[in-house]
Amino acid sequence: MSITVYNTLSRQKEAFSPIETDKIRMYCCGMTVYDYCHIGHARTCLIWDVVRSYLQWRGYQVNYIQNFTDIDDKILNRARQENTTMEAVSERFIAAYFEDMANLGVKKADAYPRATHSLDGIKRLVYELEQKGFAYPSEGDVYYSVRNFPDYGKLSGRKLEDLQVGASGRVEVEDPEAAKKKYPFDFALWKASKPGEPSWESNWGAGRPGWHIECSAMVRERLGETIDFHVGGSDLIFPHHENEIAQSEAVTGKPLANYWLHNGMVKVGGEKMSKSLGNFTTIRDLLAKFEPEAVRLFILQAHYRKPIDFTDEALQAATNGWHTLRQGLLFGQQYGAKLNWDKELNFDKNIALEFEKVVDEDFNFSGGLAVLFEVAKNLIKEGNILVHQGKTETLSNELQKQWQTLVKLAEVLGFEAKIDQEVKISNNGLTDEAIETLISRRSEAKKAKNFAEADRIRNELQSQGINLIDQSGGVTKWHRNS
RNA sequence: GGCGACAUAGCCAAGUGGUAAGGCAGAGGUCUGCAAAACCUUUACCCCCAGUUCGAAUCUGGGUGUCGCCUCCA
Repeated sequence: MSITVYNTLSRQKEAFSPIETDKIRMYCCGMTVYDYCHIGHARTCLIWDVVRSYLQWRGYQVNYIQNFTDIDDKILNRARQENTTMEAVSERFIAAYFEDMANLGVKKADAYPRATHSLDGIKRLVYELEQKGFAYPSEGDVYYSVRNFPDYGKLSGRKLEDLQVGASGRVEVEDPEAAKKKYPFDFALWKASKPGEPSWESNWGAGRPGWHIECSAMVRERLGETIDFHVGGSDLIFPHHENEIAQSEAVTGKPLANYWLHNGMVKVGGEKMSKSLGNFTTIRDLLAKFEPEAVRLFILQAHYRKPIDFTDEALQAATNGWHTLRQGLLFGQQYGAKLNWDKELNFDKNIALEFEKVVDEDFNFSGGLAVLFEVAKNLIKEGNILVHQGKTETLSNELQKQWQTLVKLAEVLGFEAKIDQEVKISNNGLTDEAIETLISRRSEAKKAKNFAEADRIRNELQSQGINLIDQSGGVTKWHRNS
């Protein structure tokens, strides 16, 4: 069994084959840190984190790198507005990023290189591009000459002629750099600094790197000339990733990445969520209203390449779904002791294989979740049978295997459930005898049609964490809410 | 204008040639004042029209609609 992935470069699903047998090099284009992260960032970070986790589950050792763009006009603008430095702004939002991701349950990448820490590599790349005839200096800037790179457009499926037709009348008018370029679609590798802006010394004078070059430099420095997965939001395909390919491959003559994977956009009200449209919700605002696991479930229930529409209704539905899954995950903690489970780890291979079979197909987490839900629902059912009838339908060790497999697979997807401590403590208040006494008192009240009293007793027990279940024949069962 | 993707139930969503997973919501039942849990049952002309095939949600062609990229974007 092997993993297949949809490669943006070939526009089809391909069997995945790593460069090294059991190691994977993976790079994700991160954020420009000039503001709080929004839900779109959440989707990107979450989905690729889960992909990394799945690859680890499949036995690969993954080196996962995600960058921060901390040199950029937007950061500079923000610094000016707030009368501070670019560095201060980016530090602040990098810290906020880590907070948000921790709250979302997104695990850390292996390293977070920043543009400001990668200047040597960047300058070296620009220099090499210049030496090889792919770059030219112009008034203190340095530009990449796209016409010298025959493969330009191979990722996004564009031809230079097409770009010209579509963009004519727009690029030339609005682009202040147009006069310095030999060709409209050449892009900046290095920009001469303006007065008061942060700058670094270079062969071409004081300046700062362009946006795309940092990723080429960081990938090369951290992961090598060719990597397995290069991932990011689909809005980065053009021009960002196209330009990365042009920069890196012109220098090395080797593919930058074997597989280019892109996640779909987050939409709100049918429209793309973006900074420029101003229709974004920050992760902070979202997590004030919904549980992180609900957000995770919502994101993982759609295939990563499809656009998703964030609505309160959808998040509410996901919250309910998460509660179902959580109940299944709590099964062992609630009933394991009662079922005399030992500590042995024992997986249900059939479930795990079914999960793998589905998810191996281009990271179909939605299909994988269906497998988990079926197991969770069965455990919930068995839990109820146990509470109400004192036995289970399935053999205890079978249930243990199912539960352990569920917990493990859920963990791969980033879900974990913990018993609420408060409920546990409140349970210690009443003895079984006291509860039985109250129940018989309630039964008498019921017989006397004194329903107000009956409900009062129900509520009193409820508040102590005791659930009553009225069954046929006037029998009332009860169990603790742990 | 160019490039690309998508269209499956009330909502969300998997499924890429063998007769429609799963989640949420709804209805009915086990059921008995209220309440809760669980289980069972139930809810799909797979956007339209042609074609290929024994067989199509799935492949091909043509429509229609929605969205993304082409400017900073995750």
